[in-house]
Amino acid sequence: MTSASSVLQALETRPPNLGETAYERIVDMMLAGDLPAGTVLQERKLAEILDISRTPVREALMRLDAEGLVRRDQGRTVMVRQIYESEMMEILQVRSTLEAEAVVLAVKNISDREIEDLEIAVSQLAAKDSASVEEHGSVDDRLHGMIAEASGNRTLAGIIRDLRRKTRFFNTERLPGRFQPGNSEHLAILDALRARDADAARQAVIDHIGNARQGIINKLQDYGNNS
Amino acid sequence: MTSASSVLQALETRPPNLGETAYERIVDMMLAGDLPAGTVLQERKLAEILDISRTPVREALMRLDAEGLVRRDQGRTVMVRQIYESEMMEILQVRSTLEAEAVVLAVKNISDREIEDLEIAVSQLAAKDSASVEEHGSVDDRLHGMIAEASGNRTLAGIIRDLRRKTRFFNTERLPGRFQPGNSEHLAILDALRARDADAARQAVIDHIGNARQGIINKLQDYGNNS
DNA sequence: ATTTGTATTTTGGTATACCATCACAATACC
DNA sequence: GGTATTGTGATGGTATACCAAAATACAAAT
Repeated sequence: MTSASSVLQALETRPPNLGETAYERIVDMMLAGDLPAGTVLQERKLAEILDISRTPVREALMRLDAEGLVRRDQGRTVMVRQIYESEMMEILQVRSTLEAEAVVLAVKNISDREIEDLEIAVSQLAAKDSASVEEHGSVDDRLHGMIAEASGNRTLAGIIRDLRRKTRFFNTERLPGRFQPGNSEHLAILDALRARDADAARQAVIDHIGNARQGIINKLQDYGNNS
Repeated sequence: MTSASSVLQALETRPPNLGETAYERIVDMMLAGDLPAGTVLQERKLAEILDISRTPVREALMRLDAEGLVRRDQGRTVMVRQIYESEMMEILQVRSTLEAEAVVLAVKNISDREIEDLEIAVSQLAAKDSASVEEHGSVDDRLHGMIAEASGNRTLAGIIRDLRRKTRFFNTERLPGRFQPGNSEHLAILDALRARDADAARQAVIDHIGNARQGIINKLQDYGNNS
């Protein structure tokens, strides 16, 4: 309950400092497709672009480095990392393990109210003809985040959150044809939670992430085909 | 193979900078028992103690914060975190899940040579009447680290490494009576690996971590008893 | 004696100056 | 013409100066 809100509150009520905002702006630029993988990030240039001094820029770059979104080459130059599909597969494998564990724990903790809210959100999304990437991502975030937190294990929830964040950088160009199946898979997870069926919930999560994994493999195979 | 050495090499060949050394020295102070939980870490004072400027100290504190070893209170003061036993239980739960996964993968990858080396190290340790905390910790590190890396999943290995690091801060005062059982549990894991028996290896890891967990619970119950 | 208002100190956040190192280019030498 | 060498500019690492907010101390007033 308070575990989730307290973390968010702490981040939001804290007066925003330039290091934090610099970090967010750089992440936004990465997600927007500016700063493609391989781009060298120079402290002075970034500072000028963001119209701040080097100090908070350095802070942001160190955070990005710690999170693995950026890489220090030869100890000096910082460049935007390529998230290879092999790493994506690694992450999904770990996520599958951890989120399966989380949902089993969540079965005992999550409230009917939370399940209901999520079902409404997913259904509304599914009813739409076309869902924007943001809408879909937002619902996806809520569902996976809620389950992770409902596990009651903050450490677990934190790791899952970090991994999901990293995942997002790979999905800039979204996977075609994954919207509707994604929705039905989400509903399957929610159904299992509502029924308080731990085994079914675990399997639904594993299937869901496995399908996402397969979607990526398919996309990569179709590379030279269309588009 | 190279996955482990390359990471270490990158860290070691890189000319050491003050931020890195400051971080290490602060960690050492925490492990040594100076800087007990609750200690407020002030940038200027730490800078004076370490005889460097505030800049690298800030860098170190930010890293410690990101790793959860230190906590920013009210957004300003930084203090050494208390690792509560509840958090320790959380970490062990996640470690059990992840290391079980890792060892199953390791069964297919780890070399006989690696298994043999570890068995020798564990046996030598077991043969000693009294093993120092450092010796035991070193062998423990090697075993768990080797298995994590032999999983072939770097992301997985990295998360396990971070969690184990965090664990260490709780163990400053070691658990009595956990040395010999720890050794035999280690040998059980190695036996299963040698036999390439994934199920047995998984169970041995789960038992091992479960026993560590039980050891902590026992220790906490015995609190007012002896000592 | 308690409260309240103000001055002073302390602290983290930010900007900037300085330095050693490195990449690269211009130049000198063979 | 090609290679070695030296010079120059750019970059990250570090130190430090400065500021605003917060804490603390202190004094005056009730």
